[in-house]
Amino acid sequence: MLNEKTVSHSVECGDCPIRHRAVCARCESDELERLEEIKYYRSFEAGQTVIWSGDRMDFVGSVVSGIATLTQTMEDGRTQMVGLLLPSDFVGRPGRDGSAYDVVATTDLVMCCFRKKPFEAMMERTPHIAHRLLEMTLDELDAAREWMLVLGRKTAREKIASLLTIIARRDASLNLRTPKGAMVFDLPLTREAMADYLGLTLETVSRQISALKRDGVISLQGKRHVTVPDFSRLLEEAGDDSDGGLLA
Amino acid sequence: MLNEKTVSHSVECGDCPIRHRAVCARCESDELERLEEIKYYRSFEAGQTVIWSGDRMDFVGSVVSGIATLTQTMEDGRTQMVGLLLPSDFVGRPGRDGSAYDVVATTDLVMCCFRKKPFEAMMERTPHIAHRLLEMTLDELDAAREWMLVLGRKTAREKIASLLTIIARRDASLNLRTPKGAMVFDLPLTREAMADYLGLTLETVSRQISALKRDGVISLQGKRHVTVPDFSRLLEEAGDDSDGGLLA
DNA sequence: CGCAGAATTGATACATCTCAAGCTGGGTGG
DNA sequence: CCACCCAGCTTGAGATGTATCAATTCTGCG
Repeated sequence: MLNEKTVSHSVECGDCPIRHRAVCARCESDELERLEEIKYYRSFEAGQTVIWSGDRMDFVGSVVSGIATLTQTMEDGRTQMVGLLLPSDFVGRPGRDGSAYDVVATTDLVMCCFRKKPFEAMMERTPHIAHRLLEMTLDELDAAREWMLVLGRKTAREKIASLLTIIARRDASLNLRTPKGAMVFDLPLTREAMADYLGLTLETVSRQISALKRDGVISLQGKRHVTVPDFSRLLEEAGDDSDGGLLA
Repeated sequence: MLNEKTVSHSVECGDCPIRHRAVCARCESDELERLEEIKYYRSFEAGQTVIWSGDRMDFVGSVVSGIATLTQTMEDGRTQMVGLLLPSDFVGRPGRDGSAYDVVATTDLVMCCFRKKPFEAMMERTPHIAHRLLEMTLDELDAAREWMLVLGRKTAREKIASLLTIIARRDASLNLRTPKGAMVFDLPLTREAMADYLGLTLETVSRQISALKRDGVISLQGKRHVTVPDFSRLLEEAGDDSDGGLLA
């Protein structure tokens, strides 16, 4: 891992940007102190692989900033993204040695890591952590099932629209902007990564984005910067029933 | 719910067929005693809906015997199965009021239920339960991600073969037969249910099953009883890399 | 026996993939 | 400063896999 750096100067958990959403969200201050003792930061540059599928994984951790992807690959090269990791998301599975997926940094990435053994030991003694991890895992399971509907039953156009609503929502929730009127955000993924997420080819992704643009559902400034003039229109295109869900 | 019955005569947890695999697997005998106090059984006939998506759900529980499905439906009727619930699998989400999915019994079904409130309270006091539930949820998340690869990237033939390997494996693990030589099992799903699982139409499912039969990968006795003469051949057809995985 | 639900099979339509050719924009070296 | 280069992206034309629509054929059961 050529460009990985281990950041030495620790950030105080109290000042951590993901303090209230990560696996440590429920911890009391004394629990945080013990976590501080075993935590360390790692940084990755855009494009770097964090872990290869099948590799031994001796740590778990949280995404602090940046975006990473979880992907599976078949022998012949077909790949499917199975998770999109955003700030506060948890990486790794307590109680398992190897990684089941490739984890790749798609932007510059900072992670807050814990060696697996001490973390597992701490989980045993700290219900707040185990409880929060269960809650987060259940949320991920719901997201995965939502994605199964997208993969199994939606058209290419609906798939693209679905992905855009997800990114738009997440961006809105991070930046605390209410999604009334126009929404503006950047695509953190290449066309190819979108294709891997959606079970499409990159050409189809490109064509459907062009079509949504032509139909006035979105507009683009450059290749990555998106404006959505009418969010409910985008939701319709995604085939999502309820117009709401923004507060979920 | 016309034909639902609440079975009054309780079964002792010690004699329960899913004792060692369900959410209660790790419980000590005193913990089991407290669970006995709040548990009750419910039975459903094949075809009955256990819960509708969006309905208030005041219980959680485990499948004791039979098979149920978790499905999502779009406004226009497209449906995608997002989970297949087998004996010992857990239904419901602590900390959430409504069900996110339709739960349907595809065979006669017996569930061991707990009212949600008492169960949640018990989870707080009983790390063995919370811990086991986390473990089971992580397993389900892995299964969901595996399924995302099937839905997103596999061909119709590979999808059918993948489903058959899953059912064959599960059947082998329940019946403790080693899968050397021929494997024989029943399909617990209609062609339509398989189609909903795989993101296909029932016609395509039927055609691909016929094709696998024609090519000697499987043979059928009746519509539902399957013989697999060479399991590794089936794995090849599924596009799965490793030939193993039976012990997972 | 004959019906009804489940499954198979056929013919055709269509969405997406595949292969192939350009385009665009930002960075680099002469 | 310009020319080039390259990854990322767009667009086109044709091939292909799966869906759709429509008949039959099974199978179990009253």
